[in-house]
Amino acid sequence: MSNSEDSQQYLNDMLVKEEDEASGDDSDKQDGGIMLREQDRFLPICNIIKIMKVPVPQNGKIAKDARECIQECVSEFISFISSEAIERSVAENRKTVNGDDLLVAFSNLGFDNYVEPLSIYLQKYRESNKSDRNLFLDASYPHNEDGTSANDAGKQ
Amino acid sequence: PTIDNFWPNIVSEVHSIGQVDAKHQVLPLARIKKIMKLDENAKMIAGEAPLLFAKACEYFIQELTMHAWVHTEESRRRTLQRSDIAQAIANYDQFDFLIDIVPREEIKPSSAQK
Amino acid sequence: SEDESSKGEADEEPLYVNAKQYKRILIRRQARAKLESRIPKERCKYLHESRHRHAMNRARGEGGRFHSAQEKGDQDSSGPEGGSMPMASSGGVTLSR
DNA sequence: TTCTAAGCCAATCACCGAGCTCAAT
DNA sequence: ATTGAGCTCGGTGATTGGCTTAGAA
Repeated sequence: MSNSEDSQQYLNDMLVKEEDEASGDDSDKQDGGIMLREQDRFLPICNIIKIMKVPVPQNGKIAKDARECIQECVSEFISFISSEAIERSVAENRKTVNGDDLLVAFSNLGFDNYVEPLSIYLQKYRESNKSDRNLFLDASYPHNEDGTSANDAGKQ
Repeated sequence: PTIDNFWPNIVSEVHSIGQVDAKHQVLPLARIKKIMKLDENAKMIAGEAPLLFAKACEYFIQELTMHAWVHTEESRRRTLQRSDIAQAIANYDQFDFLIDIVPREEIKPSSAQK
Repeated sequence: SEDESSKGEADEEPLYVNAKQYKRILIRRQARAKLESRIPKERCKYLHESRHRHAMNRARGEGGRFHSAQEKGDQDSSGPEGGSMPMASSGGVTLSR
């Protein structure tokens, strides 16, 4: 539908309107309230390294700069997709961002490759949760609310 | 293990998952949720959202690292460094959203950009 | 074919970006700008003081690696080998690489 | 060639996940 | 009814530096 790869936008001006919070200081400050630590902004570096080593040959090395770079990129990745997904949930008058919002966000932002595997993964997650809950409830309380509703039993 | 086979492998990998093990994830779900909550518009977040991101981040890290390693080999090095990642970002338009995180001038040496 | 403009360097040099991401990139820039004041400009050497001290006090092998089995009190010499440390002697179990 | 910096070990402890209660839908 | 925020709690893997040498320069 419509244009895809050929249509590109110019990214020239970065219009950042500075919305001051009634503070006269713009230098880095450790006071003024909430300072974010690295463990608040990033995923653990050890986990990042483990995943980075997967596509790299066994004898390959990874520089410290590269690890931290990927670490920052991953956080931006999460925030970037989240921002789109959150906006969609707000547009639909929902207060909760769900998995479908994320899938739509991935699609809209051009991460089409992610959509299929993540959809399958999400579906499997929901199935296992529902089958677990249903098995537990059925075993302890085998009363049916209405006999007319067809019940497709879970399967392995 | 090539770039062309990456996503097909991911898809077949995800099919082979029997039951989703929310437990031992490679990436901590609480941390992912914390990062999501840094967005001022974020109100409530469904439990499945950090789980999806955990998987997505694995894919993302692997793909970006894989693209970067190509440039490591191009320069006949054995150590992946930041400039390789900058090159990878510049050469694949899906990574454009990282343009402020790893600016163009980080592509350090005299290697042309396409 | 080079389209390097007259500007020496810039963050805002005319740059094509993925059209699907363009709008979101701008929105994220503003969001990051609001957080900028809360983000330290440089990374610290370590994350936790306690873990830093723990690492400093740990038993280390000859090669600087962490080594297991450190008795808290020293009063024994026939414990986990206190005599010799053959690192690369001929014969024996050295894992080397 | 010179000499920077990445990998290697595993023990503590901050943090993650699994329970709760409470509120919203 | 279900499902998420916000606690608390206890169990556990991410964090961590000195020395060697791979390998960037």
